[in-house]
Amino acid sequence: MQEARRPRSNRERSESTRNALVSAARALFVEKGYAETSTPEIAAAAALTRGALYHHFEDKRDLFRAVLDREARAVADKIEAVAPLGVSAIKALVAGSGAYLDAMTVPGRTRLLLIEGPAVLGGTEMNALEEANAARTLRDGLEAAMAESGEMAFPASVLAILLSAAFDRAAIAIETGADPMAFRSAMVGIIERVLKS
Amino acid sequence: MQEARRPRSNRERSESTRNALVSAARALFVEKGYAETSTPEIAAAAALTRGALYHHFEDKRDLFRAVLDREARAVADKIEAVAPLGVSAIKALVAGSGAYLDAMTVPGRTRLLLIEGPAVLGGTEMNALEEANAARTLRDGLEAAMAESGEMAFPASVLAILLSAAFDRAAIAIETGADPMAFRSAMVGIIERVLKS
DNA sequence: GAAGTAACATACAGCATGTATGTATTCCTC
DNA sequence: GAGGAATACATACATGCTGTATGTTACTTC
Repeated sequence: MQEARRPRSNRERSESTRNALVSAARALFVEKGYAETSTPEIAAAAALTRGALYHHFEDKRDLFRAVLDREARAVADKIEAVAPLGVSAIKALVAGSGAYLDAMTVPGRTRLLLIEGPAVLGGTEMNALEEANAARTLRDGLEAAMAESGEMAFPASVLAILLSAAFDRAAIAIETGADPMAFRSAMVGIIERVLKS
Repeated sequence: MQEARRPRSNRERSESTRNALVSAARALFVEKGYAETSTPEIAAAAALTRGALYHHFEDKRDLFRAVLDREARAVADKIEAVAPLGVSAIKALVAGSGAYLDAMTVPGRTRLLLIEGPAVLGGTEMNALEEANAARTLRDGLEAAMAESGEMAFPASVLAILLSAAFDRAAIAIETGADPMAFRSAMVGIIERVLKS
């Protein structure tokens, strides 16, 4: 029996090994946390060597960032996918909120994005990640809803930051085993009460 | 010139070096983060050796926990100090909220308690820390305020978790340079709107 | 004041990170 | 399509950190 070794383009090879590394890293980061996961472990889990890892990523932190990028993009996609057309701004906001909490139920996601991320990458880089994704969506939604209801009790930017924190904590609570409906309806209730005078 | 070497009791010695280690560690953890701070660095900053560190603490993580313990206790003390007597529950809640945000302006405190803490110690241990301190106070305050106003739109335990997250994020924003008053009044506004039907 | 214990300091083993170097494919160019 | 450049990896190495084991000095207790 002969080894079939069809040649693969460099691009294919790179993409494939990058994916293998990011996937293996994600699993280990979720299971043991960033600090307790070693690069030999990641390479072994991906059936590669550390050489490949350090060829494709600057360092361990850079690999972690790649994991988070993928994760944040997945969340943003889910939210955009439910963006309803032609309904009231508040309804759109509520729909988006549900989509966010749904997206965050993917196992490990809260740990990666909400716990390890801020500690490993720092606030600046994490803000950049969120700004490009969920944070901006939320702020825009709030601005629209506030304009619609005429009420502008607080600056939308401040409210977006505070509500986003509550969403994050709700996602953590839900993944930790709390009753999802309790937190979902509480978030909706808070938004309604804050927006309507 | 002769070295004055009055003998110190073992208890004095221990307390003194423990304090020196915790203080040195706090400064370095705040400046560079937990992972980037080495135990040789900490020992040197405290004018001691790693031997002393590992004599008084099980490991680096244990030392970090000691730092957080001190920090959380300081916050809890500040909050209890302003607990007003004989005013409405909502007013007490607002006073406590202000005290919390005040307490969190001590440099480095948000990083230690809100960023590094959850990542290093994990949710379980951090919950234990908070439960003994700010979290319980907030939940009790909410329960009292809800009972007072007759309105029980949400379970107090859920609301406490979500509001606490908003407070934390407000503290982070303020330390990062955001306008303190904007966040303080937003938090008060949210609480009022959520509690009053 | 002598034995015992606590408070450190020093020395060591193991492991992880990042880099430097080596090798095998793929790509590009003439 | 051949030879060189560049890319994709693997291997080897230097450095530094963590935790432990062992040694020494200061206090405590009887």
